[in-house]
Amino acid sequence: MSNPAERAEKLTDALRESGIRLTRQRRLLLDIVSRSDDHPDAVELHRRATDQMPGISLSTVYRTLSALEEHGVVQRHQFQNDTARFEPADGAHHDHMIDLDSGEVVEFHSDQIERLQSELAAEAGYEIVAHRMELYVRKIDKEG
Amino acid sequence: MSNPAERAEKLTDALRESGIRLTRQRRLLLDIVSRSDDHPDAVELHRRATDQMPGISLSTVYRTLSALEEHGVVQRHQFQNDTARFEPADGAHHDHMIDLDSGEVVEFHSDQIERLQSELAAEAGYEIVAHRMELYVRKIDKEG
DNA sequence: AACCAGTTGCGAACGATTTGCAAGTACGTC
DNA sequence: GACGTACTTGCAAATCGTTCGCAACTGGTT
Repeated sequence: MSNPAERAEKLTDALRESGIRLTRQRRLLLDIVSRSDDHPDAVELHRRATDQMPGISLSTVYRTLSALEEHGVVQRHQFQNDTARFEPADGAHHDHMIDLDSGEVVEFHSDQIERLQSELAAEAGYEIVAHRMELYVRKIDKEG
Repeated sequence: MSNPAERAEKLTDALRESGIRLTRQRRLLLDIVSRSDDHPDAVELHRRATDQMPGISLSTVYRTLSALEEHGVVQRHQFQNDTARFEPADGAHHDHMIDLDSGEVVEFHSDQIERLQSELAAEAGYEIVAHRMELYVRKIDKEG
């Protein structure tokens, strides 16, 4: 865990080490993604990037996000009936609850569930390579 | 639980009651889906349907699957980086393990996990409307 | 300052799925 | 059993998020 500034810096360092070329576009997007905590999609990130770099293209945003994902500094999530959303990948693993009314995404984690998942996989003769768990939820006692 | 024939019949009855018009195409697809236990996608279902009804169109397959889904007799799953896959919806709720090597889909269920999910949602002030849990797995001690 | 492989912006391509429309059909009514 | 009409179909075109080809550009190394 770290604040957005540290976070962006750490990620930049990680990238520099990995040999990826650091263009203005990549620096900008890295900065924007690492400061975001709302799981934006590519179009939203493009919108935010455009404020600071008017000519940046959507293709570049997509390509950069893929590159950042490959380098492990960004994570991509494909929620139900929705565009791909992105978040910085520096924190601990977690899953998501998606508020069906507001679209808001809440992160959560349960060691207990993960343990059970591994046990179930093992029983079936498998080991887990990756998993995905999403809860599509609605506020209890919602007032309009 | 039921064998494929009973299963298809039950589903047909359910549909008749719900007022949906039973065309040849729908009957055929209903039959094919309810006999399938391998989570086929729309194109595969279209391929299978074509054997018995050469002119059936892919649009009809898509439209029919949506209709059957709306009527609760078919379930759609969108696994990672893949086309939508379908299965009959007459059994009990379950989740999926996807074998990354073979593409095979294994069904599983855990009351314990579901209980934990509900608790976690409740703690955050939410109730679960739907959820999705997928384990992307690989065989343990796989021999080539 | 020069080099050049990696990157960008643009527009076109992609692939799964949906849609508009004219022709066809299920099924309640006579 | 034929009729009428709203619902369905097949076809082709549209959609939409995302990827790709390509010529122009640029990090970062020499």
